[in-house]
Amino acid sequence: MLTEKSMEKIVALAKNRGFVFPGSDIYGGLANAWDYGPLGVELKNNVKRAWWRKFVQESPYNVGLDCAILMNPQVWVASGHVGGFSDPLIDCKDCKTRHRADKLIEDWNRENDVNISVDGWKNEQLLDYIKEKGVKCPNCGSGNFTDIRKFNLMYKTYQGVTEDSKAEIYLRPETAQGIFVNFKNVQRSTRKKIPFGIGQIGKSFRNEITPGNFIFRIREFEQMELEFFCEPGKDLEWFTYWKDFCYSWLQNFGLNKDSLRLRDHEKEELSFYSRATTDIEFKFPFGWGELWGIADRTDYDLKQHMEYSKEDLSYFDPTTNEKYVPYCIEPSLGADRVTLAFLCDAYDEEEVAEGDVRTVLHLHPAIAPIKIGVLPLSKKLGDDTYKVYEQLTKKYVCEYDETGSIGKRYRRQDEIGTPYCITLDFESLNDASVTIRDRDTMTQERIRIDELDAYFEKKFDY
RNA sequence: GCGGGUGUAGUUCAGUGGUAGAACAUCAGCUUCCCAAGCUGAUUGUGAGGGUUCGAUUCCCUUCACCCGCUCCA
Repeated sequence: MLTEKSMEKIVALAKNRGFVFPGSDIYGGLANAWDYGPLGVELKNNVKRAWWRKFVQESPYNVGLDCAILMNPQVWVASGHVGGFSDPLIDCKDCKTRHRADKLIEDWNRENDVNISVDGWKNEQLLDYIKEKGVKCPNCGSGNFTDIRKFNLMYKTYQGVTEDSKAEIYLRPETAQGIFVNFKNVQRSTRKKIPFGIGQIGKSFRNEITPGNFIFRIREFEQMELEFFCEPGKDLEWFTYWKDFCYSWLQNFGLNKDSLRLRDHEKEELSFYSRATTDIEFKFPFGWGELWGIADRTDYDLKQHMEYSKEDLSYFDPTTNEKYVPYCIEPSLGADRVTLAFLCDAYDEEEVAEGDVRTVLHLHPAIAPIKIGVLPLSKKLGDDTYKVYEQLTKKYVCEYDETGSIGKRYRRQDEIGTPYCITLDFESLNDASVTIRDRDTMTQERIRIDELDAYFEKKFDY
């Protein structure tokens, strides 16, 4: 890397080459909405495919699922999202900082040895209490607060054509609950025995207060989640297993080890339902950010749904004749985030000759959006080259390019991370062979056209 | 949502209360042919809406978006 790797450069490349565009662009955009362009959708699909293959297809334990985004609202009551995801927010008018009203009161209570729980309080109660007790802003000491506003992170919509609040439903804020409510269905229909897992890839929606950093934190995002069910007591064992599994998966697809770290949550940081949580973080140009949250959710979710739905979601172990509610390990990965991580990690600027710089994405061949660039050395060779292109597109996403000098076309492919370029030259007409150029090594080899399929089959075998 | 900053071709930047300019990029033609060559030509723009004005890209208001902070966590 010649100069500093920056978000600006990566975003510029993404827009310029068609990885990611601003959403609703011609109408001036929409906050935090991004569209994946022709290259971006290939990249993201490849990432999802790679995940699915490793976590579902090749896994001896796991099966797949694809649940509806819209669910019975009771699901979110049971999961705690209706209550827990709506924070009562209050702003200090003097120093402009934002706080959670319930936290302010809890802190005040602790300091003043008052033992009152604010759980379930209404906004007015919270506000009255703050005024009555003279709770101050922890930042500037002022008591000049705004009103409390509930900030529910869930998007609401309506079932049915009239805006009847009785039919109010939510866009799911996570895919996990779809798995929990289908636990029984999946277990019965697949005849899976504990331990087993259910994987799902899908969109989730959170009305984040502060989104940002390109596609790192977006309000409509895609998750790749696994809920892995195991015997209580064996959960920490499996927790470690999946943590290592996820960590090595990222590295298998080329993420630099120096750009990755594992961060265990401290006790105070843990969610109320979680026994242990580890984040796999990636060093983005803007700083460390979470990619993958691996959590031991215990039997919290299934028990909640048992309580609210009155359905028995326990598991009967036929070998021990025991009945129990399984514990659950959840590795949850953000598809957009990890796609961005791959993009950032792959980005490089290299000096190929003195003063001659190429921008190159060193993407793993499995996730590169275009696998093979097909280039005629001269436009006069266009027809013959196009035949090779047609042959290869049956198996691989290829790009045909005859515009500009050959060097320029190599650079174009480098910039979008194409691992191989094929060039057909005048000699090809005699020896029925083409030159294959490797993106990373920039070396070339000569291969017969009728041996291309076999050649690439080996290259793309992983 | 709050505070601060910014909006001019695809990109980076000029410029003006009176017909908007360059470079790069893109496309076409000629040429060259295995790593961003050259020549000729072409396409494309004042974020959106409103106001002041004879006339607004420039001044004012609103809005939208982006960047930096505050709460989050896939």
